Amino acid sequence: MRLLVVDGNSIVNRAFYGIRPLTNKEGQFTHAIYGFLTMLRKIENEENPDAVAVAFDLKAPTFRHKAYSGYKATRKGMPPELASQMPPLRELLGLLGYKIVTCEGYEADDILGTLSAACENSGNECVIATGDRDSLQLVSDKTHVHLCTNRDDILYTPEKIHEDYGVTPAELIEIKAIQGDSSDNIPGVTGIGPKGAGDLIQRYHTVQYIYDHLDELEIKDGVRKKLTASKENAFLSRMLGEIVKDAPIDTDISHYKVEIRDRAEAARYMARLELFSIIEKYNLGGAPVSQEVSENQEALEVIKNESNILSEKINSEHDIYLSSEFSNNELKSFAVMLGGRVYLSDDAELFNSVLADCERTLFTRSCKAIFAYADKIGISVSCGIFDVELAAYLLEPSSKDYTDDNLCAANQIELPLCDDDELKKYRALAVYDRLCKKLLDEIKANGQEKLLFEIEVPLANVLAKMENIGFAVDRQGIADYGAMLSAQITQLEAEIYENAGGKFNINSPKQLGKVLFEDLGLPAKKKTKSGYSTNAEVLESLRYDNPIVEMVLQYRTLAKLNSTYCEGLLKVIAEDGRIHSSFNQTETRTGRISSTEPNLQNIPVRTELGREMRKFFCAREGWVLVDADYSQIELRVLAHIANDKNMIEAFKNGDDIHAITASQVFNMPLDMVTPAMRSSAKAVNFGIVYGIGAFSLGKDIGVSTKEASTYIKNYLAHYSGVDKYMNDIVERAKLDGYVETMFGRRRYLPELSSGKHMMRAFGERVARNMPIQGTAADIIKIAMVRVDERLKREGLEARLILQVHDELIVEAPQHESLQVAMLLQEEMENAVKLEVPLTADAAVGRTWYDAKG
DNA sequence: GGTTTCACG
DNA sequence: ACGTACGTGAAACCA
Repeated sequence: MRLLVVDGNSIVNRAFYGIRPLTNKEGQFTHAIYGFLTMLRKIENEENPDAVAVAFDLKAPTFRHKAYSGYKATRKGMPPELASQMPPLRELLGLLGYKIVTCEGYEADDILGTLSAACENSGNECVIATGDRDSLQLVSDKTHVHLCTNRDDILYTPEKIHEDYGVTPAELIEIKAIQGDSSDNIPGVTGIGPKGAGDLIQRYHTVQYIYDHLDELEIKDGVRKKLTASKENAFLSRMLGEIVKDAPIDTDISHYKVEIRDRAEAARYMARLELFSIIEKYNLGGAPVSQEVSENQEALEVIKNESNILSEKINSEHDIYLSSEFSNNELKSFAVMLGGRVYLSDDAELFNSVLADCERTLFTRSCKAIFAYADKIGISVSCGIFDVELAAYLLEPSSKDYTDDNLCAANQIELPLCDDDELKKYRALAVYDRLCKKLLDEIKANGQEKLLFEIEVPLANVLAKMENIGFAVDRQGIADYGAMLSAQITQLEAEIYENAGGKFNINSPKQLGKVLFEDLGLPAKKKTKSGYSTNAEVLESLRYDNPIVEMVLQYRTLAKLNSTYCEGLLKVIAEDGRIHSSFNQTETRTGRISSTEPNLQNIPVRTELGREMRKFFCAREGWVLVDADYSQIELRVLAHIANDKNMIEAFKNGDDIHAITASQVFNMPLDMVTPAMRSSAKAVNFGIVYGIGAFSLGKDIGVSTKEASTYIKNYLAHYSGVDKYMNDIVERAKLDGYVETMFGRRRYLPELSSGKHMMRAFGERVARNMPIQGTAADIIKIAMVRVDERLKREGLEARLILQVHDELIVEAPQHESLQVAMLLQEEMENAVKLEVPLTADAAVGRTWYDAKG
């Protein structure tokens, strides 16, 4: 038998501090639970134990905490965010069949010691899983320690201990007796640290021997003095440091076999905590759950292919709940839930009539796909739509996915039983009435109805059409450009190899790091988790140290353009010669949309070489592109939200905001501001929007942190409304637990109650930034919906084809271009009324390159 | 699957 | 003492 003994407190601490805070809807923190179970599962897979014991300290463990530096170290209990996770964790471990071991008057360490000794005495094996090194003294041939670290786990055997410490496991107790351990209140010998202690024990093995032969030892007099002075403490420490092996606990290993008590209950409990990935890790998601829950659950009732019945019923008074599946804009099948019954069909005509004729609200999911289908076959959907995915996104934009199963689980709605894999995907439809009602109630409670029904749902329709239309590209142009890049890349490769003294993979940061910083001896500036950093910032600082650096920089630029843009884009050109990106509406935590397969929101523009790419994005024959972008939309939003008199005034006057900022930050008259000063001030403006830190600002504009902090101080002194906003919003976020945009889009910020300074600081920056970035996102979404409506209303053929956060691109017939440019600018500028004017600049051209101002 | 790098707003 | 600005997606390497 092989027993795994888990040091519960140690692992849970590691999980708590190592993972960013997570909460479920109810505000219950879950990251320590999540981390604990993930780590436990991983360890079980690696160690294959026959039984598992999880040891906990009986009292909440205490840890030393320097509340304020300079003040005395205070003992403080677990932070409440962790303490609140302990009862659910223990409950869950019980449900999963793990035995929890605690013992009055003994620490978790003592339980580890006792169980490992019990294993050895009964001829069994033991693995101790822990995050701290205290239990390494227990290692033997039969007992191994699986040490969990921030990086790879380490398995300690007696050999590994010898390799790392040069002593036997038992001698670790002796080292600790001399070295001491402040976190465990073990005094040790004053003045001797890890190095000295290790050295002494390697030579003399025990504390007893050292003191018995103190006068004969070949050691420095200073060391002898220190040993003499702390003799009592040394023996006391020797005693304190040895882990107890006779705690009064159950030592019959067979009693620790893991027997899961109630899979369904465990799954439900995890679902309530919203730990869905753990449900999968423990294989609780499948049929067994349904079977055991069956008492309260009804089986899914499906009525197949009865179009007549369905079309009759659909006009009755019931709400319509619809689930549909498409592939390449073709209908595969759909299901409608009416009065608790699910009707399954693939009758496209019936489906189309539902879309075209429905006069009530359609409750559904993924409405963008429905809009795309409707657009393709030329019907318009005019009924109201409630989309569970969009609703759930507005309620919790930080979630990873919004599958029906997850949404039902998170809202404590049980799914009906279903054995048929084909029908399973329609399982949730049977309970959609409850799910939709719950989500809609929350949307109403949050004041997000307008956001959902007047912005997101109509936007889904616009995005669907943008995806269908796509963006025309010059395939040959991209191919030729790629060939040109390839030729240059080949040449650069050869030169780099020559300078490096051999071939290597330039794309491998690891190999490149070795060549630059070891073979060529260039100074390494920064490290990453896995080695030297070789990013552009580092390389640029080494530019003049060795000609190879410049070549690598050039190589990187060209390789990126070639692989991501030339090769990447060629792969996704559709048969119609156009690129149909997907626009994801539920991805970002701020409310922006994202673009994938391909990402058309990061086509190069900042360098001339990269910008060339945009010459291959063009309008169809006889048409043109109309491009319009907002001018400094985020700063204008900031001026409005913060109600900053000076900034509002500047925008009202149409002043150059970066120049004005420069004159304030550098304390200069406006006409003395140089281009360099203006550029620095621009960085300050950006920094403010991002939540600013003096260090990063300084790095960005190449001044000292101190100087940067002066700039920020001057900035906030002049824009005092901004200063107040930045403080107030963080305070409010801490009270409310979330921040929101002008239009009620929310983002919850569990980070703000993290015990980790870094994490909290991040939460504060996000609290400052999200309302700004998110409001700007709301505004351009409103503009998109209006532009789309207006193009249609004015009977124009022109259509929106792309959005890049503050920029819209319309493809228009040549003769419509002027009208479209006017309309686009007008709708963008008037999307909302702010205390400052919004300005958008429009331009027309054959290609994206030409149409962008 | 995680890490690093780099493209965009 | 520690790491350092907000939000994304794709390609390549590597374990």
